[in-house]
Amino acid sequence: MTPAVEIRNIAQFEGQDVLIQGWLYNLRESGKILFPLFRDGTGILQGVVVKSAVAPEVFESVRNLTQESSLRVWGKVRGEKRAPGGYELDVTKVEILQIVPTTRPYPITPKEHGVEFLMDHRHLWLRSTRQRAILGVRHEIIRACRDFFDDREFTLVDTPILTPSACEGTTTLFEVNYFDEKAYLTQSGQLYNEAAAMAVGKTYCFGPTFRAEKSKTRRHLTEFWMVEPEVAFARLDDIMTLAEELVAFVVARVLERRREELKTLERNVSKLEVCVPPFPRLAYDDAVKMLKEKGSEIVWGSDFGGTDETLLSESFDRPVLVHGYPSDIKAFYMQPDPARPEVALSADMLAPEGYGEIIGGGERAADEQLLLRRIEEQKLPREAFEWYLDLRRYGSVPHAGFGMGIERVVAWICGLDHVRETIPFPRMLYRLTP
RNA sequence: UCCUCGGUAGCUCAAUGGUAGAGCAUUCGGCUGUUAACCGAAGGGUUGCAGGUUCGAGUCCUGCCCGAGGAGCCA
Repeated sequence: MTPAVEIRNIAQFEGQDVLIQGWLYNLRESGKILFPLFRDGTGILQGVVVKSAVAPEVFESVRNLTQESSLRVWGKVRGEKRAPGGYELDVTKVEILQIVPTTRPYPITPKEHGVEFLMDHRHLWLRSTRQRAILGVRHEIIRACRDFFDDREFTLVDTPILTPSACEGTTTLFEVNYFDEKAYLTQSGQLYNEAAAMAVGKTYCFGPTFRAEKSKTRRHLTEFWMVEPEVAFARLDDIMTLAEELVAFVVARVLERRREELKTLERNVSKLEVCVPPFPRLAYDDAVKMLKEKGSEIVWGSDFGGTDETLLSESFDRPVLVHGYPSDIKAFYMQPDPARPEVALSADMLAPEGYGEIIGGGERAADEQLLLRRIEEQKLPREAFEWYLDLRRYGSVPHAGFGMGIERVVAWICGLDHVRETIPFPRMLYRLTP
């Protein structure tokens, strides 16, 4: 029985008869010789069919194949310098599973296409070499995050997606009808993470989050994934170090295991190779000074705009940690600096090359009275936070954590100019399908 | 919500207010080493929608719809 093999392992089968199961990627024809390109999800392999060397029906069935028709193909593997990939399949037999009709040919040709067309055909676009490479890197990044926390004895505690209220009242939430009651899709696992940290010490959650903001930029999705660690007894410095080690670990893992994919994406890996700790740390105060020197119109007390983030990150060759943001622009649960209450013990990490904020976090307010005051100031519904306040009533301890946006990390590591390619099926302001 | 740009063949794009075109894709033909193969031929159009100006509108004007980039907001 001929073994079914994956194209990525084809080199191991040189000289042997194998079975490939996949799709037709492309077909070149030159009279009495055919060069079908097969893809199986793991790679692309060129086949050769010479008319005089095979049965007429084999030649005819390959000749009539259309792009993305599904098939099984048998043949002998041969090293061949002229073939892309260095190996070639001398086809002896094909079994067509489904032929794509010429009346409705596969829409995505090996030529260029516009963004809208590709997004409308995202379910098919995923088959392309470039998209497969991105999916591979995304998978590696997610696995690296899990390995990082699992290896450090963090306990994964899943947080709910349906929530009764806002984590931070200010942002727009997607509302859903929950048995005639209002519920919202989560925008962060943060508050529940704090409860989990009090139970297990070190925890993380990893799931989708939703923001109903009408943001329409290359950095925004309405549905995206975050990994969020939370550590009891940790202070701001601890969490900054944790963030730094996480990012360095993830980058190193991708460089180690996904070189091929980065090459496909034409990523300049030298920009990633320098991302080793320590990362520069910059107080918000100094960041504002620096931005003013560079011509920004930022004033102390306001948040960075997209341009400011780019300006800042361009000054460093690796991710930079900005800490000590004004309390007023941070969420109600942020711990104020005891020495300077107008500043919060918060930290964001900005990715290099203008990819913007990839991490946001800090130390959480541990005092019940302080939280109550801030909930009132921000006009949040106190009832919804009673359970959260319980965490300060029953053995409150200092603790800190952060959230890392997976898609922005994928965009940065892959060197993409838009987050829409970092997630299999992006959800954006004007995009809910496919 | 605002600003800018765009919408012409299945796709990517051309077309001074004067006969709607090219490349790719599809079909047919040719080619025994192709590399987004190449060569030849054919089919393929309510120029986003609705009005208006004009002898004549893809082109100018008004409104609307859809999309892209950005701002605001945010991660």
